[in-house]
Amino acid sequence: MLPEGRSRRSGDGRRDLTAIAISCFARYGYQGTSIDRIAREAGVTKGAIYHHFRSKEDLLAAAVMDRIGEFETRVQSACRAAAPDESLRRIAEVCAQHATSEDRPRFAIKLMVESIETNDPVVEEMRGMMRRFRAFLRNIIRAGQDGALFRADADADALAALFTSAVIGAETQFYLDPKRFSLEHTLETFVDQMLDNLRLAGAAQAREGGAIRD
Amino acid sequence: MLPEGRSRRSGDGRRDLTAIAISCFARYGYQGTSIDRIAREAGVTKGAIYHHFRSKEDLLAAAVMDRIGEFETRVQSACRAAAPDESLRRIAEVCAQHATSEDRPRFAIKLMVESIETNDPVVEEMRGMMRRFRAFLRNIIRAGQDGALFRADADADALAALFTSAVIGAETQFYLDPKRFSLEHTLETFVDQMLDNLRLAGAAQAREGGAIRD
Amino acid sequence: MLPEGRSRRSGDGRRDLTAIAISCFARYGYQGTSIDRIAREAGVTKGAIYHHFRSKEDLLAAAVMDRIGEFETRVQSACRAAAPDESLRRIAEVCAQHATSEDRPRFAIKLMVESIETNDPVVEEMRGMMRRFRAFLRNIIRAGQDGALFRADADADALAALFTSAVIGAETQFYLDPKRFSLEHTLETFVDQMLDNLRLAGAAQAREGGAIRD
Amino acid sequence: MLPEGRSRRSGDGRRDLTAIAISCFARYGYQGTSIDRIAREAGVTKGAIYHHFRSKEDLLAAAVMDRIGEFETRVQSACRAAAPDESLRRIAEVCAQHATSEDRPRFAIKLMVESIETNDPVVEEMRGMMRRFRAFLRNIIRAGQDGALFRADADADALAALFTSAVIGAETQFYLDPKRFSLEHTLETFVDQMLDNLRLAGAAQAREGGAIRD
DNA sequence: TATGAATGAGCGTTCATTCAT
DNA sequence: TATGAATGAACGCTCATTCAT
Repeated sequence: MLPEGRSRRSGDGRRDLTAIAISCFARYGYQGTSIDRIAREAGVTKGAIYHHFRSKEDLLAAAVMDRIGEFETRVQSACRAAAPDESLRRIAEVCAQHATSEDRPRFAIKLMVESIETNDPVVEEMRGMMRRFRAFLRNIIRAGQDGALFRADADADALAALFTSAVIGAETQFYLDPKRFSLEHTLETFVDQMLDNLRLAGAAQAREGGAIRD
Repeated sequence: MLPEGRSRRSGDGRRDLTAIAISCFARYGYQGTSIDRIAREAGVTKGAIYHHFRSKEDLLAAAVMDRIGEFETRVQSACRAAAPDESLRRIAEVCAQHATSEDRPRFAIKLMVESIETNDPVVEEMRGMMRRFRAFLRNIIRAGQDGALFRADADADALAALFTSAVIGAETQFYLDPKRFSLEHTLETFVDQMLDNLRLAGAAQAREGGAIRD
Repeated sequence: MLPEGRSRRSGDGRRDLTAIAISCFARYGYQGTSIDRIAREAGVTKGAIYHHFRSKEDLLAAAVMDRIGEFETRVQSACRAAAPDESLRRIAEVCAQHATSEDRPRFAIKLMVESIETNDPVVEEMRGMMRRFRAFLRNIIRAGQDGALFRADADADALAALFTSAVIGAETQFYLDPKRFSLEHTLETFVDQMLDNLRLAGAAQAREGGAIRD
Repeated sequence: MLPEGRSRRSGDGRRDLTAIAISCFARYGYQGTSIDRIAREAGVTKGAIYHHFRSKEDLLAAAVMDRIGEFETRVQSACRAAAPDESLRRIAEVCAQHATSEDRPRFAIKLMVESIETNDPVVEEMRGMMRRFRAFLRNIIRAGQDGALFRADADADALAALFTSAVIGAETQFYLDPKRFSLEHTLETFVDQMLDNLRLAGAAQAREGGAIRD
């Protein structure tokens, strides 16, 4: 009779369940989320979940894929047609928004940390995403070097790893202590610092007022 | 008869159990570690654990206090009698060593992330440690500013938050993908970058031009 | 295939489990009955019990409600259309039967005594039942007084409390020492004595003066 | 140094522990009382208890013996040199006092009911006490019959059983619902009723001041 | 006479999963 | 497509008991 009794139902059971699972995993972690809880929040029975997913891990995998895809799409579209320095700035902004948005936060951090030291296929997925993210950043930096915007002697790999570190570490601190930790300000500070160091002498000298460096 | 039948036993049951619990929590997280597993690794029965600790949470609290104390001691003693810039460099080194040492790693990261969004007293403990760490870093930076070593217009609070972010984020990536992520190099890159930006023009030149340093 | 594999199964899992729980609680008390035992006697696993009841206390509550309802129904229907003196006699008989029947006995006594000094909602339920039972008896006595069958100066409240005491105390002794304690004879003696004292002089003399009775 | 650090210590460890055990068993029942609790309330360790008693059951036996002895002494001394009717009245008073006194109540009722259907030697003890109590009452009634104070055709055995029932049932209700059940009044009502029925016609009239009653 | 560490069995409960309908 | 009954293993925890000191 009533096609919509509960909340968050779209008619595509699998998709709805994935969304609710993401929300639960983000809040309680993978181990802290029971199939029962997901079923309850979705307004269905446990059996329905096992109709759509072979196991809890399978549901997790679907959730992780969904989020990774969405994150990568957002990052890429944020950089479209932007100069390298502007791209770095925008990526930091996207990460900050992503972390403070209503229903997404914590998912990646929680899952990434929780799956450390396990061998699930889902860990491989997350490792892959991190590698792709670092490679993406590195390519931006290299593009800046190729375009004579950034110093040619900078270690693009190390800077990409560092950028990623700043994002992850700032997110983590923000989740732990949101009242005392400013995620945006921290990432802004980071990008400023990195660009200061990356930009060619002319720009750098302008700011530092000095001559010789490198 | 045999004072040492199993592994890792020192005669102080409570202390041994705390050490083993830390090791388990670091590997599998709090929820992922069963009391049974700790008991098995310690070579005792579950009952023995409950003889020393009132609950699993109590054991966790003991483990957290132990590690926090040890970490803070190491950081402080690494900075003793060092100049501000050298202090920052040494703290990064301590963090890298701490993260790659045999039986300690992952504990703080795992627990910090896992306890996000809960209200256990242990979370408060971790929040406190993070705040103290940031305050410690900020004071070092301010000391550098007061001693005319660092630029006076730098935002010490933001830089302290950023330093902490870099450490946490680099640790996290290292744990997830140790073969492809160089923790030491990332943190070294970070400290170089930060000191470059912090140091006054004259000092920076002095250092990189060679000679005087230390 | 086989609709009836084990013992005492009706197809209504919840109802069956309640019946078996009553039987166990009656024999071993609440604390003395493990969920495992109930499951074993029901021929299911513990999990099945937790599918139907949220907790052991919930199962107890269901059991208590079931018995209270059944007892009150029996008492009321035994009194239907009977004169007050006859009602008292019949209630005593119902209590005696109730106490000596195959699968019911001891449940109320065990639970009542065991739950003394606790504050569970189930205790409130039992207190309520006792109060209702005493009120029911008191109303019967008052009806006898109103109908000039019983002495008007008798304390109906005290006699109702006393009647209840005799039933409970006789049941208790019977359960402890069934070979040496005659439940029926004790309650019969009690009702005789009470009616002797309650009945108006004329009626009493008729009985004791000999003749008619029997 | 300090021979008396805690509460309730007399120097006789076994006796102290018995007293505390009685208090615990009375409050929580046998199954509901852990050795740990008794030890804690006594201010000693569990080992100390096992030094004095071979097992929990052994401790229970000691507690039961202690209470039975004390109760029987009180009942007997209450009847010393009293006429049969007065004896019955005093026994009811002793029972009421016993049940409402500070540290004794509930013990007998709790244990008696809890041990129903078990075969512990302690049950035999309680059965024995109940039998002796009924025999004691029966002998008092017979003495009244022999002294022409009570009707010769009364069933002394049944009346003794009934007296005991009233006491146990009134105690039970009182413990369950002390605010709404008057133990003293109920037992007084009972003794009045029983003596009214027992006393010879002449005596009864003598007591109530004559013939006319109602 | 007492302690305190430790055991081992058991308890109430949770949970991922299966399956007949 | 979904339900709901049921399983079985594991979990955090309790407790009577033992034993070296």
